Amino acid sequence: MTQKKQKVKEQFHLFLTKKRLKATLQRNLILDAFVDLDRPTHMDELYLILRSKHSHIGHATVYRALRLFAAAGIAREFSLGDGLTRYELAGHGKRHDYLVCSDCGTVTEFDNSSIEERQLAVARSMGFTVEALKIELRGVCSRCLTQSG
Amino acid sequence: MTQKKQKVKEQFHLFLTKKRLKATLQRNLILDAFVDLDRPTHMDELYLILRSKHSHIGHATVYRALRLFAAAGIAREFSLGDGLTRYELAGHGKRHDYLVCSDCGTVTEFDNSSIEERQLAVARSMGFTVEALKIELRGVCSRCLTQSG
DNA sequence: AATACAATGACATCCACTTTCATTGAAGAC
DNA sequence: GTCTTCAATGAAAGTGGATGTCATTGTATT
Ligand SMILES: [Mn+2]
Ligand SMILES: [Mn+2]
Ligand SMILES: [Zn+2]
Ligand SMILES: [Zn+2]
Repeated sequence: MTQKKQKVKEQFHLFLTKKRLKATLQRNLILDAFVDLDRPTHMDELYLILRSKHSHIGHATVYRALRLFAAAGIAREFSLGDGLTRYELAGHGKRHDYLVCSDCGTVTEFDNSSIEERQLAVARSMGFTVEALKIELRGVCSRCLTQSG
Repeated sequence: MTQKKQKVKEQFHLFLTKKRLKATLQRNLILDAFVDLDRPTHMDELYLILRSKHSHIGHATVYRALRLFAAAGIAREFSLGDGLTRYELAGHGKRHDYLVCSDCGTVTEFDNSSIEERQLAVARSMGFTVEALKIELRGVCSRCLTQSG
């Protein structure tokens, strides 16, 4: 277990204790999956990961857990153009830039406090083909670019 | 009728003719309301405006009309954090910055091709209290700021 | 006019998400 | 360890924005 994971789990249990909420098996499993994935995600992705190992977990429980993580300050809730509610590990400031692959849909974080031109340069250096300038930078990620040609 | 409105209506009718689609009373009413409002909006807002004058319009028709405007290149579809699909008049480039008032929900356009610091300065000069830096700048608009204190 | 077929609108359905509620189970009291 | 309490779970129902269905209406062409 990484240092970061340990810290997050401690923070969560402190929150639960303070609020007189309960540390259930499901909440621990969901938090583990969320921290282990280590990139912005959403309910359905986590649900599939969890179901593959623990087939008894309900989808409502995953939704509720993610909201709880946000309430605990462990996760940050955000949203892109699609209908999905997304979550990422919290605690990295006010800037939230995402590279959204229009091919595979993968969301990559891209925090950079310098100016626009610099943001574009970094995006390109990550193999991202920028199509439009928005908080969500949409394009094709390096993996998809390699696979298709 | 403004120059801009005239042009938009011509563009729409050209599109309809090309595609062998029909210029209906409803489509004209919806386009008028959309252009007259002159700021980013969504189906429900337009529906209320339209129903107040023309009580026989169906909500599905408004949804379909807005999608059609986007297909015609007249409108641009986008989305903010809430569940609503928004539309704005198209034709002002790739940059799309919005000031979203966290109090009244009004969306204001804020297109600026210079760097971040400059964006923040412009936002402030418009009376907007910036809370976080994202494509959607959330804060309080000048109107709400005046009303509350 | 008459015809062809796109558009409308009431209604049903979809999908992400939330709520409900009977049952389960975590944690403090003893 | 057992008891007691009440939060948590999960299956199922509900919600809300958006879209599909289809009988009827309306537009544009002949
Ligand atoms: Mn972020
Ligand atoms: Mn714009
Ligand atoms: Zn990709
Ligand atoms: Zn406001």
